[in-house]
Amino acid sequence: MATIRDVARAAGVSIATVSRVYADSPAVSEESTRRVLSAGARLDYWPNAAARSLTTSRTGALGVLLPDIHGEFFSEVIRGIDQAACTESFQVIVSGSHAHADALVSMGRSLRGRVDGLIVMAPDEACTPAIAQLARSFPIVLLNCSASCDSCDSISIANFEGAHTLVRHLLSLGHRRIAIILGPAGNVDAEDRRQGYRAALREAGIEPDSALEFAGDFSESSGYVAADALLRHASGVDAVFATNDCMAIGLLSALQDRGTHVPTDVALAGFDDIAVARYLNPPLTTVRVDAFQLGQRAVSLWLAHRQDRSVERGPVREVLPVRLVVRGSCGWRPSAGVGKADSLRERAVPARSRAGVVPFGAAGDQPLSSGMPAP
Amino acid sequence: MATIRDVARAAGVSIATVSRVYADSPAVSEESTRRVLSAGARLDYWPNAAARSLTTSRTGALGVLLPDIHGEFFSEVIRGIDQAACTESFQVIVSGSHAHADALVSMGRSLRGRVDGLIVMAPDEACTPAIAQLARSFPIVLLNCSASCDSCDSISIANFEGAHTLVRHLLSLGHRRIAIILGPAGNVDAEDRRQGYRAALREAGIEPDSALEFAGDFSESSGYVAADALLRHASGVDAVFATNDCMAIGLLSALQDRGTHVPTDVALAGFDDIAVARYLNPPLTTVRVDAFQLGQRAVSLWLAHRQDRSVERGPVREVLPVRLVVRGSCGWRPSAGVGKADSLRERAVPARSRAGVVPFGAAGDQPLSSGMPAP
DNA sequence: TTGTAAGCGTTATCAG
DNA sequence: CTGATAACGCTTACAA
Repeated sequence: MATIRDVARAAGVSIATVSRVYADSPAVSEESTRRVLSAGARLDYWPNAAARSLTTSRTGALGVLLPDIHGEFFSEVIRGIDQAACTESFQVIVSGSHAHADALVSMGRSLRGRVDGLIVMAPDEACTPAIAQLARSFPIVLLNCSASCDSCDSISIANFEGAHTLVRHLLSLGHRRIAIILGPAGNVDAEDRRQGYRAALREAGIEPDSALEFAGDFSESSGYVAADALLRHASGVDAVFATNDCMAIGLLSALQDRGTHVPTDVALAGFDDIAVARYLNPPLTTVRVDAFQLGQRAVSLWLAHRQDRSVERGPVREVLPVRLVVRGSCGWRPSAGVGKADSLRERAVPARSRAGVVPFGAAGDQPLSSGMPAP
Repeated sequence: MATIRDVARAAGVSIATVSRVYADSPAVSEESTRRVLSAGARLDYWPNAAARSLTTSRTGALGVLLPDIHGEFFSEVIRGIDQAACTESFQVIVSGSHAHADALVSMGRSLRGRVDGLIVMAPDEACTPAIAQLARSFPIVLLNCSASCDSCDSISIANFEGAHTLVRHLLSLGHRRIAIILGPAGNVDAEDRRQGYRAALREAGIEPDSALEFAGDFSESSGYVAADALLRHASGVDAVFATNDCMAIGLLSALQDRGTHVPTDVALAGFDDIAVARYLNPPLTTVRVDAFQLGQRAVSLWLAHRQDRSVERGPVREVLPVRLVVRGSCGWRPSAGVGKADSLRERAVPARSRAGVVPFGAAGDQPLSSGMPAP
């Protein structure tokens, strides 16, 4: 592999000049530039990133630490990060499977000298000290983390508001006994959604009944399992709020297996609006989280942070808004609806059947995949 | 940030000793090791990756170039890559959006000194020269690429076999006039699927009719649009093979909007078995591609390649097998089935309703998300 | 077992 | 505008 010296020799200039040319430094004569570029192209030369970052102490890369890169949600987050990083000419180094605090720290270590900063997602509260440790070595943006570290910017989802809005919607449809399937213990998203649920009930004059709060862990199977407990307890439950869509899907399967009809016998709602949600039968009413944007914003936050690193300022905490998506699983029908600013209703007859071309005319719906999809 | 010199000073040893300790070099006394480690921990030291890779000319990182990281398929590929790389202590640098040959080359350039090799996915034939160029700088594994470069190992999907098996299945159900929705022009996956389709027809004594081959580009909307052409041409089409699931979904929507019932009026099948497929109504018969494993195998191939770099050998070409997944969209019913070794049938009454706990007892079905799913 | 010193491929400083 | 040359932080012969 050709080095800067080879090019310098071939072009008949010094290595400094070659360096200047490849750094777009202004003070190089046209003649030199031409000769360097020509020699560089001939030798297939390009500056070595490691050497460059050793002297500049900038890497042009951004590390991303995730607990697990399973499922659509994470894939969208990564896509958002990559897209935003790419437009700023940053490379992205991803790493999944960092549920443990130890893994988090050792991963961060091995990234030293390799990235200019980190975007960390660690929904488990146990990771807080690990993150604090990492924050001493890198500028960090926390993505939807329970850990709130003093020096870190963070971005999170409007979990409370989303759950609150969703439950109010259920109430507006006349549901009274509303159960909830909880997320994993210690998960801050899950907890915030629970709080939103409780708050909405209280505002409606209903005291939250802990007997209506069922265990879950965000997995599809936990939703399936919850059905038994739910039906055992069935004394008049008229709606269920599963704190994420995966559990809603599991629950839906279980209910159908047991001959319980949704939404006639019981209404069902989820959270996240993953791609499958609108294909379920009935289509799932849920809360849309724009995971792509979440990733994008995390990068923006990080870039902003490093811009005014000098300026002394408190940590920025951004909250990504969410949106209620009303579909059929809660019994809502066009004629029966109650006006609601922040809700998005998909028409019973989707716009596509009229437009004839646009498959996802129903406002807010996105195709499963755009651009070049899976082969 | 502490350097090796700081640690050496604090531990009262030379930098060489510190280096040896952090490289797990054997010839260091216990006493020195202890002091170095203690000083290192106190100073929060860890070797700088850039400096290290500059001297060793190894980076411990693997670059991944994808055309677009949209959709479940790619997310699973990345997950497979990350998982496999992680167990071998390799970092993964991903980069999406490289449809153009130019972007591919410039991306590869900027990765120089940053990665030890590349996994490249570029389904467009126009990228072949760009890949050849990259291959001069890096050991490369081609992922499902049209470009077959002499010096590159590659892994791809059994597109031909999958399509062939699927169409045979359709034939076995009595379908005769079988249409196909094609993928993007120049996409090798799409083309291979078409060939598999044609071959199966010919073997059944049916001459492929190009009037039954409809344009598409793997996007959901192209599937939707194809419905019109299809119905216009409807002279007895009894089955449609959409060359990927996204198009099948679009097509299904369109057919339902037009009052055409699947599978009664027309059978429908897809390719990929993305997560949504089994939630459609009717559940989609399709061909399962294990994207996770595809990613894993790509890494294995790459690791093997770099192991015996010295050994002279031709390029390894691996093909990932696929599997027919029979659901309801083609009119198959348990009683009517014809025995078939490589087909996987999901029971009309899923196993879960019997097991009572396992949500996806139906063999081969996977949950949407395991582990820690989307919040 | 340990230390010294020569790189690794760049960039940055400072004269010319 | 250009060219020496000293870092950057680490590994690795080679010596001791």
